[in-house]
Amino acid sequence: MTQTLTKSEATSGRIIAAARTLFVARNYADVTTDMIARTAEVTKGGLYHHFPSKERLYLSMMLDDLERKRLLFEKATTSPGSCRDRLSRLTRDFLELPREDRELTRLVRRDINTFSGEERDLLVRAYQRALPEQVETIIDEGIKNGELAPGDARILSWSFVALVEVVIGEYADHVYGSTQARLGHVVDLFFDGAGTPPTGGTL
Amino acid sequence: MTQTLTKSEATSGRIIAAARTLFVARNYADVTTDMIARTAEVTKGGLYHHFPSKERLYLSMMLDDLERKRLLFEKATTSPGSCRDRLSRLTRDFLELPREDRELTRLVRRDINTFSGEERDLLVRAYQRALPEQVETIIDEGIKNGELAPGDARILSWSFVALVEVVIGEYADHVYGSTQARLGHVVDLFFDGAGTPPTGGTL
DNA sequence: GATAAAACCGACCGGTCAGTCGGTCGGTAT
DNA sequence: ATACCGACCGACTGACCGGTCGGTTTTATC
Repeated sequence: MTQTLTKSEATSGRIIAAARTLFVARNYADVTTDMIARTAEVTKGGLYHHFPSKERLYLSMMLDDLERKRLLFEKATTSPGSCRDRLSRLTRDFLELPREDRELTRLVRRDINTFSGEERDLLVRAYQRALPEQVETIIDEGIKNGELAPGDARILSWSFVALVEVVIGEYADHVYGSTQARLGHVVDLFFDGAGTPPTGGTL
Repeated sequence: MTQTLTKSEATSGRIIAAARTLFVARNYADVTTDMIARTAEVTKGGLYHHFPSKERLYLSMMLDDLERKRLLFEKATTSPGSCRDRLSRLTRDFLELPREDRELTRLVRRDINTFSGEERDLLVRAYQRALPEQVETIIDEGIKNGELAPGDARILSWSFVALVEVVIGEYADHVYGSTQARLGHVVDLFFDGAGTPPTGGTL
């Protein structure tokens, strides 16, 4: 029966959940395996029964999360509508995620220097597949069909992602009351810019 | 004589320089005081003769750097010309900095969780004074004189800074050959957006 | 060249933390 | 009942690292 979790799966799940919460709140180095274990209500021995190392635990948590995000954003990418519509949908999907899920996306940039070699690559690739590449696909099509001005799709996708990250910051919370307002800021700024038209304004 | 450094100043300078290079390359926790000392060609005892703690060393380095940047960007902020001209000048000044100086600006965001209390506040305030507040001042005036559409100046300034950070990344290096191209991307995208005009394109 | 202060050294300490390991316990198949 | 197994425990270890301190060298000053 798929709805019944084994004891092992339940414990692993608690450990992953504890790791998520703690790693979002503090740097990788400042979160101890003891803290994670206590939060998950197991001992350190129990934690190491399920995960071979602190790095692998972090990686498992991030990789799982990024794969779920990739699947979510893929729906927006492959949905019908204009480039602007699809970018809006993807951004809305992201903004409507619980806070912890949104914050997790920033962790990759913050903690990337902690890893090296294969583990670093895994993390970077999973992140790129989850978010920037989805945006890039949409933008690429937007350029091809003339909805967007010609340019490097990758740089544009990173620019777009950077703008999204701005409106999920702390200060933004007290400026924008709704997801809709945040969404408007990002999409309008990206497509239309912040400037007023140079030739004959409305005033 | 101002051109002659005392031994003490020379050594402090070497330590600061070593710290800069190492902290840019690795997380705060992954850089040991021993590494810094060896790179600066002193011993740990020598390092602690000049700085009271690892945190204070990091703080000294960042605060010095951010104050120099503030003075640099202030020139652009108070220079004559349109909002667009002054933002261009500020961005150009930033992009023409040596790589290490540019990367340092990103460290504040990366390492901010390492600190708490007064030290954290010092760091955040110095960063904001150095870059986002300069941009905000320019944008605020741009909104007042109609060059920019109405909006929250602070969110707009953070958006602008976020776009600048995109074009100093690794991938951007191989897309853009020149500072001028990077500058164009940021300023054009911010003012005009990436979209094509909806009413009667040029084709 | 005597003297004092500043600069510098490096062995050492105390604490922390990732990871280990021998062992316990509850379930389950035989 | 017995044998077995995966889950879990928690005391322990070994390495590392920030910071200290008594002592030595260099520099500045008269």
